[in-house]
Amino acid sequence: MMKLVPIAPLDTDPVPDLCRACKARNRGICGALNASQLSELTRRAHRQVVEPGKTLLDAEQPTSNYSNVLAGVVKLSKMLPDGRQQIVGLQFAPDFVGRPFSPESSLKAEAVTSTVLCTFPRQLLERMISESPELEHKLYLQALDELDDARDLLLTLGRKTARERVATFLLMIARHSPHADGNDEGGTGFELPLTRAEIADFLGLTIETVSRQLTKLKGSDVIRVEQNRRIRVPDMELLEAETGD
Amino acid sequence: MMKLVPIAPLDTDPVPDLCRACKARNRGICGALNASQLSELTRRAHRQVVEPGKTLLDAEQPTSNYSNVLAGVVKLSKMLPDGRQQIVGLQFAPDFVGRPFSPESSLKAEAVTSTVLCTFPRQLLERMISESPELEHKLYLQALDELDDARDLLLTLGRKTARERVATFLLMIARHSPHADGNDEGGTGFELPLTRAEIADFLGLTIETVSRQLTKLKGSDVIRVEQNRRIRVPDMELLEAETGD
DNA sequence: TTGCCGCGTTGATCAGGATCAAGCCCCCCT
DNA sequence: AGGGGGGCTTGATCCTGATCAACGCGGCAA
Repeated sequence: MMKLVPIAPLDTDPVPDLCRACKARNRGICGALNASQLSELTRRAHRQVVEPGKTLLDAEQPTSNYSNVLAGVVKLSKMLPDGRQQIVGLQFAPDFVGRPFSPESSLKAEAVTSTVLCTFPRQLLERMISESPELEHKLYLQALDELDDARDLLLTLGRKTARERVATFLLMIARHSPHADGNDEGGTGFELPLTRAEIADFLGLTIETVSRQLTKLKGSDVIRVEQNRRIRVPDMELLEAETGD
Repeated sequence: MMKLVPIAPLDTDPVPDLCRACKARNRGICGALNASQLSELTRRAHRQVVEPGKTLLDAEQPTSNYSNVLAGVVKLSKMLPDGRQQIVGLQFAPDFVGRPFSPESSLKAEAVTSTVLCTFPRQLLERMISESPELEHKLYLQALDELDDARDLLLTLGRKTARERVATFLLMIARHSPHADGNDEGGTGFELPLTRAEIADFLGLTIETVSRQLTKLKGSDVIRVEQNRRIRVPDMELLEAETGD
């Protein structure tokens, strides 16, 4: 079930406003907007809470909306005609999701977890970009970061073993985890936002291989699996040593 | 042996000037510069002809120069500590090579073929970016294109078979070939800019597998191997059908 | 001429991960 | 309580691509 609520104007919003938080922390696209742009965005954007599986962008049909991730995780994936699938990127708050200057994006964006989004019309964004070099600069920086991420993943898919891939993935999630608890009860704990099937699609493996490698990492005392989705890493350096880099 | 010659001022250059051609065709970074920026770039940039293997950017040492590819092919690669290597991108003319806003790039850029470059100081570029939104826009567009390329390659590495990978690669090269001759003597012919080892590093395969798959594609009459590096594709649609997408 | 080296091919064998198959656990629905 | 489905694990077997090894070819230097 998806909720669509206009984002309250900045000055009058009675509840903690994620978008304002974004602006204050200079994150997301809001961070790059001037007062009048921000007020226009605030009027025309919607705060959206979507459940896992909800599609934000689709390679097939043109989408007229872009989003900023305010909380949660979004996956970007590509599919072959015969159904084989590859996740080519994960977006965390406060990433921007969209492909400016191109009518259709060739990839699908889908909520992985329950996700809070700030959604706005594509054309509004593109107009704002043309008005605001600072906004474009911000988006450029994010694109460069995504490029770095994609290329790291290329190295992982092209040259790492299954065990190294899984370790690399766990490390990445650990580093993105907001509340990766410190060293209470030994080590760092975090929640996996993806199912095993999604991890497999991200790492270019099968679900069985992912499962087996997790079991083996557990056997080597690199990780503990507290629940299916809850992982604990007693010693982060041990995990890093498993990534191959 | 590398040659370093200042780029001649636009109006006085007696020989065909690749940089001017760039500007005229609105390609490369020159296409986005105003007259005074262009003249400064012309003064401070160097036209460089480098041989295969020459390193332009290195993950290890900080480089103070960026380049535009004017002719030839440049590979971007990442390496694991144990020596495993992955090519994460290929740059063709008139691509920009460099990673603005980040002191070191985590990847290595190396000439694949004999290559003509327009090379200029990193700091000059970054200053020009700050002065010229149009330049940044151009670079942003290239970054988005590179991101699309990287994600296509992710799908290839994560989910395609060896045969599909090789076919995908051949198709990509065919499409980038400037003088892919039409249908004289049947089909399209082109030159592979990469060695078998480089193709393997690009596709996440071994050299032997690449060789075998080429042999098999030849056996299926999808390609003809005229010399080691010279390929002919009798029917492009047959090749496309082999790529998996 | 000889020898060597870089590049590519081909063959034989190996092994890592895919595939096929079964079963567990948990939750939800009836 | 029963049934079903999604998510996950584990076992057995298969197969694609890696590895190991040998060889051909062409260029080049001694």
